[in-house]
Amino acid sequence: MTDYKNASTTLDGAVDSSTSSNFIRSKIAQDIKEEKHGGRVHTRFPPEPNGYLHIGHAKSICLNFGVAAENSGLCNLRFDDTNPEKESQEYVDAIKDSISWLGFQWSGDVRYSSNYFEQLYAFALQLIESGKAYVCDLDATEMRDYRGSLTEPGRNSPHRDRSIEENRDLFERMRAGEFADGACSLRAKIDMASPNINMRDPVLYRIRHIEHHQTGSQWCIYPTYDYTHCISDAIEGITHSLCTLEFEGHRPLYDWILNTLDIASLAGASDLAGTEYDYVLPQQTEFAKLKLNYTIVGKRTLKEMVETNVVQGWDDPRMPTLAGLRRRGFTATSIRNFCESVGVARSESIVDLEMLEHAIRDDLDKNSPRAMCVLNPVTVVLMNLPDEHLEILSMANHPKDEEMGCRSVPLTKRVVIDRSDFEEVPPQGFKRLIAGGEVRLRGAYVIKCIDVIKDDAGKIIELHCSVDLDTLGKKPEGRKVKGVIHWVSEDKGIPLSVRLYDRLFNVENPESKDIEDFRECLNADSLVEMTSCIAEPSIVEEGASLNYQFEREGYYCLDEKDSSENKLVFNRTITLRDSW
RNA sequence: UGGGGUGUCGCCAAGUGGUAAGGCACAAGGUUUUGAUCCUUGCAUGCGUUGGUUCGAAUCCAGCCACCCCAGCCA
Repeated sequence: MTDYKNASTTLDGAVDSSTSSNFIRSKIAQDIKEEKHGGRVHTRFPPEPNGYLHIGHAKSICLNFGVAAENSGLCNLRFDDTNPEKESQEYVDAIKDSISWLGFQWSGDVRYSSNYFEQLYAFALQLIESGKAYVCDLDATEMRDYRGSLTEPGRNSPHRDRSIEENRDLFERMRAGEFADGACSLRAKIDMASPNINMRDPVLYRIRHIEHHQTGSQWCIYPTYDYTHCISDAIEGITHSLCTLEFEGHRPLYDWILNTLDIASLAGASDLAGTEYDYVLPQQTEFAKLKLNYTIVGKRTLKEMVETNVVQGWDDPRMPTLAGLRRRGFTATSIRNFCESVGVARSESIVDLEMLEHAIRDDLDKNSPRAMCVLNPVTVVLMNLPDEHLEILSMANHPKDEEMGCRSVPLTKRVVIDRSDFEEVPPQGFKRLIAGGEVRLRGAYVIKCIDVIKDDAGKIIELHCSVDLDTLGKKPEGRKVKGVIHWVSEDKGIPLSVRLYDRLFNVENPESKDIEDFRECLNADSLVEMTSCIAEPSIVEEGASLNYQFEREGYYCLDEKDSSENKLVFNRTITLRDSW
């Protein structure tokens, strides 16, 4: 039961609260004003546990939980588990985990449509008793044939006019397990000539002799989505049933079922029974799904990518799943901000991935401590320093946020810099190290390259540099040194591996109809592993963070799954913006 | 083709009869010991299209065009 007195949906964490208007917020505001549901707002997020949640679900989650929180309302989590064939407990657990991670708390206990199987059955009997449902023996093929087409009306099933007694008897025997899968079904008696195909006597119950992850072998008949969803909403006292556009044509059926049932019995079965509230039927409102360019959010395909090892699991950091984004280093805040920024509307659109990238950079820039990590090292020998030189430099963890404190960074005679920060033949505008040129080691001294040491194959193995010891914390005299590069002490540095991720697909719309197989457009370089990286020691010292901005490189986070004590693995969440 | 939807800047998106918000992207400057961040500026005489109503239309009306959804005992 719902505690209407003491609970309302709340949100922890800082979310951009500059909410803009959208048609759902407007509608809810209007309904509250008119006291349509006694001023209540009660939504629900109703996933089927047949896969992991992805970024598209995040939009729905943020909408449902968000709109409830904004209006001191409630939001339920309900697993729409009416098709046990595709569902599993693993998905139930993963979904709960992702929602909590995103920062939302559902009202009361987790609900399952299967909680209502007994009530759903009783309501089906009610429909039969009022002559509004019948048991049909047509098989799937015949039913399709009788349904007609987009332009032709359907024909009545030969079983449409069975007596109420016969229907009741047959339906009870369906439940008792007397019939094989598919032998018959319970159908609503509506209108086989309706221009809306969803209204041509839709199936309400089908026979499936199969174990259910929640109800075990208790049932062998399972209610369909259309029949279940509206009644579940009604039972839970949902006021606003928000779903995506493809269910638009189902709304007349949603309404038909609830209006055909006896409202008093619906009210009596609902969470509102015994409360001060008048019973008002829930209302379905549809909005456009979230699509992102360069990514696939179709569950079927995501599942196939996992099963065929295109990726390494549902939480592969390249996946658009919440588990994947999380492992990649996306924060819950960034995803919520992103969802707010894309808005909610009824026009179908494909959001630019850069919107998501902006959201994560924005959050991480503010909240990630800085550190230096050299991905592709080349040795720099600081010639005028003694062999045993060890200097501990103090550097700010964040350039703007003093409260983030400082860290110690050791400087030794031998350091490493990234190979790409030295060029023998620099391109126009190159601001890094060149032979005979100067550059600043970030947070340390200005150095000058005096010698380039190569092996027999011509590969650079060392750069010999001199240090201007008068440049710590101040500008060199009489000249400008524009470049600043990051570096790490060669012997004090921590070795680690880094995984550079890029988009999984190399076309804007991998879900487009003219792409037969997603494998055609996979980006071969979506994962590049760098195994010889060296980072400053602060990343493993006490108080170390799980995520950093590796300066001049990007935002990275520890991969807790693949890291061990003697092997550190970091995932690149996102690069820094690069206008060079 | 029957029914149901949607069309506002490169991408999202506000706007509901009073003369086109905002974000992303992009461009140009400035600051900077991260080619980051930050700051400033620019970026739709135009709202799918053609007509109509009106002093006035993205908003109202009519026609046309384009795209999306529906013919599972999936959700």
